[in-house]
Amino acid sequence: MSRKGWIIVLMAHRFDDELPLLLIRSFRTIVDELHDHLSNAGFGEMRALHGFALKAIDDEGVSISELAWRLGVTKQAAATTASVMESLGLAERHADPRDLRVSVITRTERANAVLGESERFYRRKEAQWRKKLGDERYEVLRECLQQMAGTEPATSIPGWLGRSTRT
Amino acid sequence: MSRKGWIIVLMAHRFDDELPLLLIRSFRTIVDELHDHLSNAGFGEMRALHGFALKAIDDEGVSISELAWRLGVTKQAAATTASVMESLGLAERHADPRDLRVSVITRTERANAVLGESERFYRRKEAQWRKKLGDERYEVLRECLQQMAGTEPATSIPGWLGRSTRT
DNA sequence: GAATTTCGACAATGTCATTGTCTTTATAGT
DNA sequence: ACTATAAAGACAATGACATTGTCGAAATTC
Repeated sequence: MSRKGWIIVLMAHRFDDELPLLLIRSFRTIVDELHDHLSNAGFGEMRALHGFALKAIDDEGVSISELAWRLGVTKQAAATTASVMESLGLAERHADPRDLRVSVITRTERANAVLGESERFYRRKEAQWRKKLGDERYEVLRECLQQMAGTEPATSIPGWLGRSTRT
Repeated sequence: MSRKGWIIVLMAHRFDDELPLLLIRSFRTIVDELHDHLSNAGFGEMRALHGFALKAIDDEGVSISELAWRLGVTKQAAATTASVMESLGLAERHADPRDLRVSVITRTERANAVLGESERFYRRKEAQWRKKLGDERYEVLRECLQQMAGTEPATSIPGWLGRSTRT
């Protein structure tokens, strides 16, 4: 327990009630729950980053450059992520006969299993929210978020927070 | 431009429309705007991390341990953050006469200026949202987020995403 | 066919976190 | 009071994820 636990209470509305904080804490809560779920389903080694990346790889596969573009990171970062996912058995690298420079990244069966498990989790979660918040309010939530979300890609966050130069 | 730009469009609803993505993208959009604003106001060296930390330092100052607890990170991480903020002229370290082990971290005038600028920005931003979304819908948004946010502290995100062991 | 662009790789670096170990100081139990 | 325990914070090593710069090979453009 905190040496001055009461301070938390006193400053709660200042510190914890601002919209950005609510957004990031909601995000974190959801993703934590998802990863607990995945862990129980036998995918304990999944990282949040891999989830982002997995969804950026479509059925026909993507090039490293395309992956980088979708994730909003550099090609080098995307290549590293692809390698890690490859070593985790989540992605595979193939040559592209039509362009010898590109290596096409595809999902493995295991990756599809992770995505399926995630989708199941989200469907169940959405049902819970609808029940808890009410259908109408849930729709309002989604619509408001869509308006606030802007057009930025779903950039991987660590590097964004850590980045020293802003664009 | 992307080699296969159309794929983005095709998968847009799959990839960009899930609630977690909406949350993180909204968060990112807001924080980006804030930092643009701070940059124009002469605080270009501010990092998102420092914003988290600044709000965790109250008027009387906090110890490293308390700071760590509030941010949801290790004491070592909090100490490093405090040092960085000290070198940026945002925080100061004082001895605590009542306990020689603790060093009390306080905000500087510069830090207060940053917080003031942030608050001005958020107030203006909130007014924009209320106007754009409607007062009632905005309130629904806040209430829903508060219910989804859970009780986790406002953990700094890079380490959370990068963490290999889940608790 | 030559100039340019694109793809992906390598190397070096930066930011933010973790764990483990250690010293110093404070507190609790007998 | 005296010992045992715990808490505060520092140091060192490591890990995850990103960046920039450079470079060679393959494709495209003129």
